[in-house]
Amino acid sequence: MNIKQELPWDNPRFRNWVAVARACHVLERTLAVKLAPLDLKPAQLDVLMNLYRHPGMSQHDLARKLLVGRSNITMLLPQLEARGLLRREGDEKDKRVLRLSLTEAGEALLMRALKVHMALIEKAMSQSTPEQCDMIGEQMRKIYDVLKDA
Amino acid sequence: MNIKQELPWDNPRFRNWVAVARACHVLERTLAVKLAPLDLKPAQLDVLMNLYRHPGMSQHDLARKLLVGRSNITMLLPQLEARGLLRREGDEKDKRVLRLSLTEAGEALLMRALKVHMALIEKAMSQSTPEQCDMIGEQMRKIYDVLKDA
DNA sequence: ATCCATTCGTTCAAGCATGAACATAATAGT
DNA sequence: ACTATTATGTTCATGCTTGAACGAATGGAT
Repeated sequence: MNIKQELPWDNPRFRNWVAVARACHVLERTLAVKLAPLDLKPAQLDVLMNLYRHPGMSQHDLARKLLVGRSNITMLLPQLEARGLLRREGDEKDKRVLRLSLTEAGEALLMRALKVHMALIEKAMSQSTPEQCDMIGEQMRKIYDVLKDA
Repeated sequence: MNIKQELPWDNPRFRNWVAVARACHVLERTLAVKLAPLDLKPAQLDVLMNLYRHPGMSQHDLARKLLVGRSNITMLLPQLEARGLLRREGDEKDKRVLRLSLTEAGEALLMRALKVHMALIEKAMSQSTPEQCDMIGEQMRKIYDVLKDA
């Protein structure tokens, strides 16, 4: 009847999730350091990546992709726009939405940043076999699906 | 020789890591929502958990455990101390360090918060078999070890 | 004993992210 | 056509986190 027997640290799921969170945390922080020479934050890199893959998306779409609030996007974009990395153009049909796309400079910087990002992820995941890596991704996508509207 | 063949989204390691980051992000945000009724943030829960497991630890030790700066701890603790959740007592031998420990109220609140945290993790990880779960934890610990001093 | 370097905790300014409140534009119901 | 509802983006106040600079305490070297 000891309460300690039910404490989380004895639960494999808990301990293993803590490991996931710590790995995420340290990789995010390392990425921030490695990205500093490009004067780019991880959140800004996420923006560039999404605009590259989905040109013409709206700020609302971008916010949902990044799992952040719309106001966050509003605060984030002007810096990148002022640096000439992206364009914001009003939609003709729906005058509320702004269509986002990368400039040449934006794509160029993205490619340099992706090299950094890829190298870091390669270093981190090189410990795992391809099968393990795929399994991890698969499980994580399940977790996202379970939680995304909870 | 198409540059796109080297783009990250074609790389399994990259795509799978993105899934990890997204799962982490959404779980962290969900935890914040579920913890709101207890007037507790995820970062504060991390503090209580570590003090429960390592009573008497210093602020510096706590900062390293949580992977945050020392100043963050300084900003975080007074709120919890004012709520009577923890104690800060000066060390006799080394007058620089403050020894941290939970109060009764702190432990009580921690137990309630842990129920919430555990339920969320159970929900998230219930999709995985115990073997998969352990493998994930194992790989994540490797990632942490690789990156922790990089 | 006296420096010198190191460690621990604090303070402060800056940058980010958030959510509520708002303005404008589009849409649906009548 | 008219109103009510919804959607997009912005503004603003708040809180969190960080890093640099600081003061106090410790330990080591000479």
